[in-house]
Amino acid sequence: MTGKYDFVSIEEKWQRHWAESRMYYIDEDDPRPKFYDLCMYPYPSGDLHMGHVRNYTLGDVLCRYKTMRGFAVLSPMGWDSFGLPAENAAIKTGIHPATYSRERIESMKSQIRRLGAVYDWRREVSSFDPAYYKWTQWLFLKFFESGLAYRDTAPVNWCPSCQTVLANEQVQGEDGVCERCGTAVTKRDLEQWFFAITRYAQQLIDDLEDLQWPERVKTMQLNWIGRSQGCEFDLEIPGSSEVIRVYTTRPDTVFGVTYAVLAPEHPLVGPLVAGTSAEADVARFVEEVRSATEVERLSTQRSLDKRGIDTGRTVVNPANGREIPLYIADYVLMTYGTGAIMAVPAHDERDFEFAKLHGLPIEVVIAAGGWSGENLEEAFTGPGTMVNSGEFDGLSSDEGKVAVTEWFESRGIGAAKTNFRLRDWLISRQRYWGCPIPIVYCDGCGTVPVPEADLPVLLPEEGVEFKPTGESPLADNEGFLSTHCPTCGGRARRETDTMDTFVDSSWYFLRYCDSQNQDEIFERAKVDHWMPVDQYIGGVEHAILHLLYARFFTKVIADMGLVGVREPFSRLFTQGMVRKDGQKMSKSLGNVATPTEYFVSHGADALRLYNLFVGPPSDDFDWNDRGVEGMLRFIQRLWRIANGEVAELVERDEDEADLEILREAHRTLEKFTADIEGFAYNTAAAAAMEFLNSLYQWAQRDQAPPRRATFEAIMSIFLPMLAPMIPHVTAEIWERLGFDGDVHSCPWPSVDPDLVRRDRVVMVVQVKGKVRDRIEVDSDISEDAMRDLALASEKVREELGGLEPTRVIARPPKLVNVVP
RNA sequence: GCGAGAGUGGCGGAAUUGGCAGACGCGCCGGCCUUAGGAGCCGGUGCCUUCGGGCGUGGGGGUUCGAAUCCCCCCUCUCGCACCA
Repeated sequence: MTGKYDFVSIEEKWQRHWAESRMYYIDEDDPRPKFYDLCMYPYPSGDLHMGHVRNYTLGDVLCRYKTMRGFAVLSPMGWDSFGLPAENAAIKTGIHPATYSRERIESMKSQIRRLGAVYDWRREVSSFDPAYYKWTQWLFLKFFESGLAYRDTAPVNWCPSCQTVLANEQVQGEDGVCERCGTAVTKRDLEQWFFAITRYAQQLIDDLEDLQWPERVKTMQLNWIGRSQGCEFDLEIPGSSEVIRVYTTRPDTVFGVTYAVLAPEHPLVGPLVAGTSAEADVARFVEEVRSATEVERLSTQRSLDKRGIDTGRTVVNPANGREIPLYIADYVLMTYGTGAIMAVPAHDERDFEFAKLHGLPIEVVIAAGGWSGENLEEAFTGPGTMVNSGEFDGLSSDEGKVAVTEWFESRGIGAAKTNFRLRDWLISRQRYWGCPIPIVYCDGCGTVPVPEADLPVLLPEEGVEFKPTGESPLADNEGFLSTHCPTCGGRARRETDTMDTFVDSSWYFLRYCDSQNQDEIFERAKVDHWMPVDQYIGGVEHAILHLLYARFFTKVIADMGLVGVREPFSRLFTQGMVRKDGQKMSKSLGNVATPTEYFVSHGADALRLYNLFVGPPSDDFDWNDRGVEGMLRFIQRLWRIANGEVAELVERDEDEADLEILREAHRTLEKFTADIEGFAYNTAAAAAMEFLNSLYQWAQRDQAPPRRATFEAIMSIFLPMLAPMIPHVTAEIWERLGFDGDVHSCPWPSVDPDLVRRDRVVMVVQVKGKVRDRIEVDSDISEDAMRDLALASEKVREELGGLEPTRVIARPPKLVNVVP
């Protein structure tokens, strides 16, 4: 074998081979056990970045490894191709989003190919393709039929820069800013489409348990859904037939309620103050709160300046019958619970703060251990014993919660209640580049779903003004807007909002199973064959957005009887971020390392290996050019020794050194395999490097030139072992050495247990925990023999200075510790 | 504030049923080869040292024959959530 390691042409050659041989195209009738390996499909920005490289390298190593292990691996790829960047580019450059997206998809696809990642490209999906979004719309109709898609007016998050509404999940950070552009989000009352994800809140919690996901992601979802258990009950209003229903998690503190609070948006605010002296002040206060941005409203929380106003009305504490004042305050949210609370200053920090500020009474009803009737310096929020609570005195908080709830139930004024922090998913977007919502509004028939036969509702490609106006650009397109009512045939207009792109990505993994199906969303048998995804790989930034929505969709689709699984992703792996100079890579910081440069300067194999070697895949890492160079060095060392440039191979009998290097090869394989199974690619690669170093020692030793048979035996396991990580160079060497077939078609090499076993090991001799000697011993040495050897050691005798050891601890065969 | 995770050489990182700290790579130092070396090969590289050894895993205590690893207190950093009653 001769020739220079020309990685550019070698990599191109094998990439062509994988494409033409279709060896990673896979079908349901494949007799091998299935493995669904999936990377989160990318937004086609046009340029592959290092985060993609990391993601797809991890996915590709797994695909190739599992294939060698005898699985039929389904590994598809596609495009999350609706969304704002394409539309923003259109606003700037005038290029149509569809044209823009198609170009970028082609560009990214070729870059992914140059990474050496292999996919079943027949299954490619693209969310902006009508053949795909037809079925997104179809799902919307199914949701609508079952009442899971509904329209409602609600105060919603509005991004003034993107000129669209946002889901709660898309409002981030302590200031409440837009996930995309970082602009402070405001509130608006708009009629919008929602998906009723809250109906699945409990299931989304329950089914989390069995998933093999990072604990941290599970915890984030659990916190986001935010289940709490408590009690709802009515407060009577003297002089009114209305009652105010409140929610609390602390019914045990109900005797300490000294006032009640309504959210400013609460529907009873107006009626209760109408015609009273407080009416004008209350109206002014409510207006002030409502016009405030989220930032302003939150900033008042910071200072704990709880803004509120007395309504002049009262309510009755149902526990003790006392009349207490009714306030309106902006620390009570209309969107949680009932939008009204009972306030217990003694046992709630916020109520305590508010009571202090407004001079309201603070009455202790839960006694902490050691409390003897003094006033509180701060709210006591822990559990304790009920006091000043009539017949309930002496009960613990836990007992009290149950007892008070039952008491309210028996009086018909309340009941136990579970609440969730999670709110329904707002999916309307006032933008063009998204999936049209298949709904028609008819003056006579109202809100009418577009019949299935009329799908897809196509996005018009002509005559659209993209400039954001706060209304969907589709509203200006007469050809799109005006239509006929599917029910009565009369004039009607279309819904002009489009769907959140997270809707598109909530089911793409199902479509991959049967992506070319023209007649139905997918064939159930095919989906049931491949699902669930056995390994899902992607960034942790999707921990609550995409991953929660996809779980919700899967459950709904299962309830429709379309699939058998209720959870889409059995195992999840979240990779760390790639940084540079301690910061996030970004164009504005000018610290972007571009993959395409490295395909030319170091090769895809070196780039892949660097990503795998640099640290645990779940950790962030800092990009370092020197590191990639080291990987190229390793690959070139492999190339040279295989190429016969290090030493010439000879035919000769096997000696002890030959046997030893073969043993080491098997030990390396054993460790490498275990590491790869545990996603510990960094230590797997390190073991391979260590072995190559030994191989160089063996090949260059003075005693004898390298033996051909040994070398070939080693390469026949070393090359397949490395094939998933550095697929091009291993394929090329395999071919050049004249081995049979393709290295990627090899079964995973097996470890020879006889070669791995060690007969002799180095025993460490410690005195008082410090290493004093090392002695080579048989690996099946007994404790007694170890003890005798240790005590006979010169070094140990010196250290003991003639004293008898008090204790000798032997841990065969590796360690013995002598205690003087 | 609440929740989760992390702190190991000049750098990235190894080592977890408690058992040789620093594998592997980068960088650095030296040697060989060479007309030359920003190539390659070989060797060295935690700190201190009177060359015997001593000290070392954010800091302080503890358990243990033995602790990077387990327990307690403290410090620092990262991520997520943040009036959810």
